[in-house]
Amino acid sequence: MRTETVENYLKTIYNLSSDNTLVVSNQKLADKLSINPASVTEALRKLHELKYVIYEKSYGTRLTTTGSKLALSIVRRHRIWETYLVKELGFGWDEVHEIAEELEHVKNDKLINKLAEILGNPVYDPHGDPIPDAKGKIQKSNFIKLSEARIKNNYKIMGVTDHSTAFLKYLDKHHLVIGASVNVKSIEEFDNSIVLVCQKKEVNISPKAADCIIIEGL
Amino acid sequence: MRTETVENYLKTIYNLSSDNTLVVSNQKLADKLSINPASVTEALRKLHELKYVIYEKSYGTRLTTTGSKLALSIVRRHRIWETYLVKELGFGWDEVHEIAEELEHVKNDKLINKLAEILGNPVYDPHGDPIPDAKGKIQKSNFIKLSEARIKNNYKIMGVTDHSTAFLKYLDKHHLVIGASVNVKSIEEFDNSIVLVCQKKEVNISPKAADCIIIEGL
DNA sequence: ATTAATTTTTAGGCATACCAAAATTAATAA
DNA sequence: TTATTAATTTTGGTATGCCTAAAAATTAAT
Ligand SMILES: [Mn+2]
Ligand SMILES: [Mn+2]
Ligand SMILES: [Mn+2]
Ligand SMILES: [Mn+2]
Repeated sequence: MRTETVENYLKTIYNLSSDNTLVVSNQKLADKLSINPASVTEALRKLHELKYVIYEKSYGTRLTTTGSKLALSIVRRHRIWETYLVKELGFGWDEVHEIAEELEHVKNDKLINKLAEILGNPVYDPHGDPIPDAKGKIQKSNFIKLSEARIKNNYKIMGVTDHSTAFLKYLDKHHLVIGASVNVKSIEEFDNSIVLVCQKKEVNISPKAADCIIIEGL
Repeated sequence: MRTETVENYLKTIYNLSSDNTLVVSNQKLADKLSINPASVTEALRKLHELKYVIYEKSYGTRLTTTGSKLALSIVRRHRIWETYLVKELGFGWDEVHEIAEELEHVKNDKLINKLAEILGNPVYDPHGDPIPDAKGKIQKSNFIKLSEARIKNNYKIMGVTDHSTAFLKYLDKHHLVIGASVNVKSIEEFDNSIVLVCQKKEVNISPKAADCIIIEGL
């Protein structure tokens, strides 16, 4: 089985299992990888044989220790590259995900560790996602989603869970960048949209968008 | 047909045709790509259909204008990455070829042009090979091989045609790096090996090695 | 001009990675 | 509990990209 394909499956299983706590369904994998469910079934059987995952028919899939290590190393490569592209090469946080999807498959530890070193071994990537260290150790945090925020409270934006250019450009427009301080002014009764105050301006955030913004209480 | 495969064929055809002047044989392609000649025949038929090459059965292959442009852009990516790895990331000239073989397939013009800009739009890579500019224009030069050098003359090392770690480390050991000045002290009658003087030390160069060193008269 | 060696092509196969349609299994609602 | 819906798996196919062995064509040597 081709390495790049294996890598994409393992990385996606890792991302969908939120830190290996959940079992991943074929459906979600198929959606995320834009692949037919039938193909996912086949692939999982192979990954099971290769001992990268434990795939229980009609139930779900989780990573083995080996698979988890591999997944973490791909996630590390992806996030280090994203950080390098933003910090050293001047790309916007909305441009780097697609490029990193390709760069993450370049297999050379010395290269990634060199980039990490230049960046000062960063712990978070441009979207606020934690970067595993060379051993696969990952920063734990207890951030919440903006959709779970409470009225009148102050928060700091810590990350996003959607990496699409459209969404990130929208955030840029309203200065909702990582590190920004925001206050939850009100929450609309009828549609749960959130009125935020950021840099003295009011912004209305849809529930869908609020679900993709990660914050920390101040 | 998968892009990475197409890219590797086109790049290799370009390299073997020395600037599109020669027709390339299946044999040489098979050798260079470490692929069975039968597979090369098939691939060339496809590349011909795709109008990337003109493949004349049992005679040879050359690039079309389209194929040539594509090949040049891959060569550019390869050589820019090699230069970046050496100049900005501290890799040795003997370590970068393999990594660039992977990086050259990352398709993002902005990225390559950004790297080129940081490097000051270099015209030669760490092995002395010319780097095509963004439009595919390439520096012409009339360097010769060390194996063609004449006795008593002074030369400057301008490049190498073998990128293997073993060969480059051997050159490093004798200070035969790009830019070094050398004098041809003598040429052995019986085996054509060359006695060079470099940094006041004598080095004996085999004909095979001399064929891989590119020089310019001083 | 033959023969011999080399190169190229053909033929028949194989593994990977995908898909669509049908059949099965599991989950949900009535 | 049964019917309906949704998710999963099976089945049968396709395209890519590679291989070996054998045949054919080309090139080199006698
Ligand atoms: Mn990303
Ligand atoms: Mn990211
Ligand atoms: Mn190279
Ligand atoms: Mn080079």
